[in-house]
Amino acid sequence: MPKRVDHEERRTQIAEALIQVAGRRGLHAVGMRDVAAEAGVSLRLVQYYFETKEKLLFYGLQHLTDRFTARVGSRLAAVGPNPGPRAAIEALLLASLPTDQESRTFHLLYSSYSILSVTDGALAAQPFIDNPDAAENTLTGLLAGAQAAGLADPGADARTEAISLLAMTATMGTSILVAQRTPDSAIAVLRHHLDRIFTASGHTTPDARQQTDTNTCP
Amino acid sequence: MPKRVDHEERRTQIAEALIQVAGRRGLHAVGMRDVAAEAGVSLRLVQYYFETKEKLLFYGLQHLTDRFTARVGSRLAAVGPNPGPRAAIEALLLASLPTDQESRTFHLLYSSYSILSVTDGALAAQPFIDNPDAAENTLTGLLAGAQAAGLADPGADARTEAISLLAMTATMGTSILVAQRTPDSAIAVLRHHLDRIFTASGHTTPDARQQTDTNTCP
DNA sequence: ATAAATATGGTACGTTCGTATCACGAAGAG
DNA sequence: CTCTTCGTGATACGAACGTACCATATTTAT
Repeated sequence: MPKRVDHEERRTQIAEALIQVAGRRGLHAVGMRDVAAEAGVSLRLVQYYFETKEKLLFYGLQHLTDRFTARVGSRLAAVGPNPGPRAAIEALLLASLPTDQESRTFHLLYSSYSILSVTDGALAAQPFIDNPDAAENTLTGLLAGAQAAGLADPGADARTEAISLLAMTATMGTSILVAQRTPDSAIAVLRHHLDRIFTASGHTTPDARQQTDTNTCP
Repeated sequence: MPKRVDHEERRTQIAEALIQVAGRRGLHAVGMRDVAAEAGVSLRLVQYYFETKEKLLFYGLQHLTDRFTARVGSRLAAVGPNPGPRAAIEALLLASLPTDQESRTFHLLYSSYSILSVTDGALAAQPFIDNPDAAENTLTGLLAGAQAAGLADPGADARTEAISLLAMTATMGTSILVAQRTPDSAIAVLRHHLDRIFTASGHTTPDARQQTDTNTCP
């Protein structure tokens, strides 16, 4: 036989090529020949490692989410060994915004896959459907921890706020993608809500809110 | 000549067929033959009224946004002749959620077009890009009006809250579409934020908040 | 050393798609 | 009453796509 190649490594290489070309021309426009050309291999090779286009697309989705999870993790680690909940949440959310080429590609392709899954049952059964739940749970835990530590408004519902933050981040991401909003304005909106959640109570401002209240106390 | 047909009416009929089949099988999967069959006309007719597929898609997008704008308007009118700002905003947001077949189709296709526009320059230049701005401005005005009337928290930034509400609504819509969230839970989250904005001040509760505050007044 | 298995290239096949072409009936204009 | 123009049908064409098939060099196993 020829030089016993690592199949998983080859598949990764081809999947990366898929992501590149799909990020450039759109997921709908990518063909096996494009992927082969981008990866620098023959069409036959793509067929060899992924028997069908559907399998290639599924593997590409898996690879995409894996890479992005790793990216968010490293961003989170970059804010310090044990950051405050607020810093951690901010890092988490901002890492999801499409601010550079890699995150733009991720956001575009993840959205494309999601939309495709609405009308494609086989894709809907793919693993990427539980990733949002994981993010929601992580964020909820972070918020609840901040509340327990007296850093965040104890009256807020952690899960609802987590859902809200993630939802806003997602739409902001798309808005940035279609050049309808700048990353800065998106970040400003997110920070606004973090301020609301994190300064409404806690050690610094137990009654700072009353400065703007029409206070009826004597 | 034959019986002088109304071109605009025919185009509308065909565009509606496009929307139907695209909503069923996905925008990426729709072909001219599918549209023709759905509309009950020949392939040649689709070519006759829209010379090219690109023009058909553009017209379809226009028709889609028109229909949806009308739908939201009628939903808004259905809440009464002059509703309060809160009821109006709630109607506006809830009308955008994909809760029935028509709004599901709209949400799916609008998202598909948006994603397509990222990698298709001609589509990005299409008119649907300013619709979000219009919604944002409308909502901002509604919120500002509520603030002026003393119904909403005067300390909130109307535009930021408008952006946030629309952003959350958009993502919730997609979540409902992919069956990751139920309409009820999405509505609950939106109502939570409306409560936050609308009960923080106003005629009924100038100091109701202090019931939950750690009030430092004597 | 011979055989079996592996990795890779080249290419052909059938289908589908958007578009173009040919053809023809029906109605208003002169 | 032609004649031109408009609406419609059927069909053909070239390209691109996913997939299948055949060939071949190389390496491991016997």
